[in-house]
Amino acid sequence: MSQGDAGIDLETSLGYLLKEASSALRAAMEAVLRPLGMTVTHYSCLELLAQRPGLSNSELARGAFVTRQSMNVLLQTLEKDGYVTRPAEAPVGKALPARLTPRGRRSLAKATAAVRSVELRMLGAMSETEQAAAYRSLKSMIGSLREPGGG
Amino acid sequence: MSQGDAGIDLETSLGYLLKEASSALRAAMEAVLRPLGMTVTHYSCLELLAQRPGLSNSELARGAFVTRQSMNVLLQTLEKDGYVTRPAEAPVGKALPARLTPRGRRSLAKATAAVRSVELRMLGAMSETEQAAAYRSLKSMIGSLREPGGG
DNA sequence: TGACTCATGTCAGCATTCTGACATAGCGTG
DNA sequence: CACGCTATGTCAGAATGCTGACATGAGTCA
Repeated sequence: MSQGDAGIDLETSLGYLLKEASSALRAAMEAVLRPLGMTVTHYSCLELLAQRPGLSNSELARGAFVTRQSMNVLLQTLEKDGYVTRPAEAPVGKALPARLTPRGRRSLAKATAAVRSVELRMLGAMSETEQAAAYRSLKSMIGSLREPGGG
Repeated sequence: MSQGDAGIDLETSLGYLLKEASSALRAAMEAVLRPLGMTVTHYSCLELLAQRPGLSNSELARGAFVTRQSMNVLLQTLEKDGYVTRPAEAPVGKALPARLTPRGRRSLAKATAAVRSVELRMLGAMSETEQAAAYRSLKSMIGSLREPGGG
């Protein structure tokens, strides 16, 4: 290519690689979660609640990287199907703390096993040193992108 | 957490970190592309065409991590607005090779500058060694997830 | 107390993407 | 040539997520 610095070389672009990896991860997760009738966002919500019971709709949304509105729709479905519960009244403010039901916990257990296999597949391809480097790299990227600095 | 191995610790999950980084990258790209009236997929398509002129709809879709159908909708818009051109008849098979118009090239130039600032922000937070490690890590993840091995 | 700011839950409409389906073109095999 | 297989472009409907908007509750400050 005689483009030189006229374009961003996708072959060596960190951003492109990041998107490619993320896309592959999502596809792999969808593949193992589909047999369980669960989507990635669905699973993310349950896993978040398992680790931090009482999270509100907005907090879950931030944790799953979707909007409050999208998470609200999901939560209503999960509530209707008996996977999570929310009090009718907010104990403080407007935030409704959500919690997993026993059914939700059982459903999550299967999903976690499936997702863990994907996670292990990723980790298995790297040495301990490489894993540590991967963590550092990703955290560094997240940190640098968090800063406003865009304009 | 007394959960032990009952769940995937999101704080230390490589997959979660990957999703977080990818989400941050997308948000940063959207932020710099919005003033230019361009979406990430929009930009990806143009950048792909700049580096590899003549790519077909399906090839562009794979490169931008969307379906053929979605890319087709985008391409029709880009064609209508004069950013890309496609022959009316396929020179071979059914694949229609797409190419940037001068207008498309001009539009891309601004977008590339904007996206480059994001890329540099990520790279700037890492040493050369860390950058190399990041490339290796991501490529390793992509490779391991590509393998079917899911079930 | 009152005004202001911020975060939250929720409703409605819109945009984007995906899934499903179909016809067509090339390629290999017999 | 006929057949099956794969890849492609395209249309239509459905699912998913997002933006915009509103009312409510808590904290801050005068």
